[in-house]
Amino acid sequence: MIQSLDRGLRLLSALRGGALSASQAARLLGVDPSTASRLFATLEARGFVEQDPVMRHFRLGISALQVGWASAARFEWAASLKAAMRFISARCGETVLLSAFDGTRAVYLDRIDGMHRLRTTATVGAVAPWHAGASGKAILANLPPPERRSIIAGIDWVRYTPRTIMESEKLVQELNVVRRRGYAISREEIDQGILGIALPICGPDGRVLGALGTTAPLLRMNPGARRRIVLLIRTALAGSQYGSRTAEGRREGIERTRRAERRNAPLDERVLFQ
Amino acid sequence: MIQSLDRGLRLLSALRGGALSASQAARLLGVDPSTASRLFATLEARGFVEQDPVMRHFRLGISALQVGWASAARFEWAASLKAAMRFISARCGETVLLSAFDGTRAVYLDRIDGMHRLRTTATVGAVAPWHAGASGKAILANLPPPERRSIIAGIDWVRYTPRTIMESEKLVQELNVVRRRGYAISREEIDQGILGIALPICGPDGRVLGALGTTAPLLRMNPGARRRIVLLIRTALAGSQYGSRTAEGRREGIERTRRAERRNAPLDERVLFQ
DNA sequence: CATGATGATTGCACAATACGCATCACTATC
DNA sequence: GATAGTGATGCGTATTGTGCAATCATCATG
Repeated sequence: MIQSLDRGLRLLSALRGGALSASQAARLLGVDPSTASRLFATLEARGFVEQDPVMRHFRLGISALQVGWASAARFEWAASLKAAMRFISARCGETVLLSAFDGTRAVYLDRIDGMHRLRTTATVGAVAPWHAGASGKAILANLPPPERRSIIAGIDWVRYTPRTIMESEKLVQELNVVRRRGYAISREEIDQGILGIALPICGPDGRVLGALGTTAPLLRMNPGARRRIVLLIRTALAGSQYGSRTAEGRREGIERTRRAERRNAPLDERVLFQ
Repeated sequence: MIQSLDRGLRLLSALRGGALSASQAARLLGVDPSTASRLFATLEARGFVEQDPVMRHFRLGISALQVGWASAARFEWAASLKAAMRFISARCGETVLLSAFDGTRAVYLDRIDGMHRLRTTATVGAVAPWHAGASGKAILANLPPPERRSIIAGIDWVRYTPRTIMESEKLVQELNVVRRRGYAISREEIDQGILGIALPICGPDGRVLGALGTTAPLLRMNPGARRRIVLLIRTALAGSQYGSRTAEGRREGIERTRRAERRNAPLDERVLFQ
């Protein structure tokens, strides 16, 4: 492991939390301010950070943005699901969350915040746990068995709440349920008082790409509301060709969505101009 | 400048073009393959790259994505302009382009591709030139004079086409026109056969945040079409509170947009479910 | 199936290089 | 106007990153 590169990368990650001065960075890394200054100079030369001319703070720069965009290109399919996210958001008003499977982890890629005063939040870019939360379970349940086993074997069993699943046997059982009924529910598995619902997103070849779901306060999520939301997500996914594993399933889903579209006029003009 | 960090950052930037193997990276940097391997190991340890387990190639990883997202947070206002972009796209079908001013450069932040068969493309993340193209001119024309002068003094006068502006006097004249009429036009200044139109995006304090515009084949952009598009962009901007520099101007613009909304029903259902 | 070639990775020795210390320049605060 | 805090630079040193060589793995070719 190369020390100076490692320090530079740690600085980049630290800058996610906001701008840093050279001395702050030095304290953070445990190095001399001069070293931090030099690290910043190199990062700046390559455009990864920019210095505020007046405050002399350093913040993330254009290159960071460009590299991030390029990195997101791998999840190009997610862009076409923005429509489905808006579809869901406009109809239930809850926070909509899109996560992607990158081969090892599940990452929150995008979200639309809910419209209710009491609403949940989530961090785009964060890594979703496998053993808690609807998104992780929805993805994991639909992975090929060998991949699933190897992921379960590597889980870091952090306890978030009293309801977090803590044993691999219980998780395997839960995943079977998730696979059978087609969606995952997390009742306070990560955060107290919050219920998440997620459906897997399937690519044209049937492989799981990620998960699409909602999070909402538990008290709004009675069984009827849950059923409505599952239907809503399923409809939205079907309309964007990512719902089903089979081609005819997708065709049928699209038709179903179009009919639904015609029946329910958009709830309000926010859908038109939002 | 720190050598190893610099090499790591160059690798990150190079990975924007796609995955690289260790030996490819070594050739690219002009170093020993072992050095490239070690650089990748460090980048991987911090999550900035991931190794394809079978191909052994390295590609950008989660941390790159996270840093990119954090970097984009600086342009939070841009998210609320996505609606205006869709508004424009749905009504004229041309490629819509959003660029942001970061204090030094103008960067293409987002785009919606046109719906016509013959359409223009643009790279999100690229830096827009100041002396050519509608976006750069729209921003530059509305910056405070001292800032504008210092930017013009630092322009790298690259010639893209025969119509590229190549002298600072001509640019200053053009910027005066842009400021007076409120929008910028680039007729084949960057690409042959392409005409760009852009309006400045103004923050609540009246400062220029970026530019919103379209690019389209010259042959579709007759004077009438141009006028329609300028009106369209102005309407969209007014509806999203970023059109005018004054508060009453914004209020009035929003009203105007609402009326326009009611008159013109959405062109087709793509607007509803897109 | 053997052989050769290409590429990824690891030990090791050496010197290039990045680090810390001291210094200077600058700003803000009292 | 004095002082404290911060950012940047020069310099000697030894830490550290580098290239070379060797090893292992993989794949194509005879």
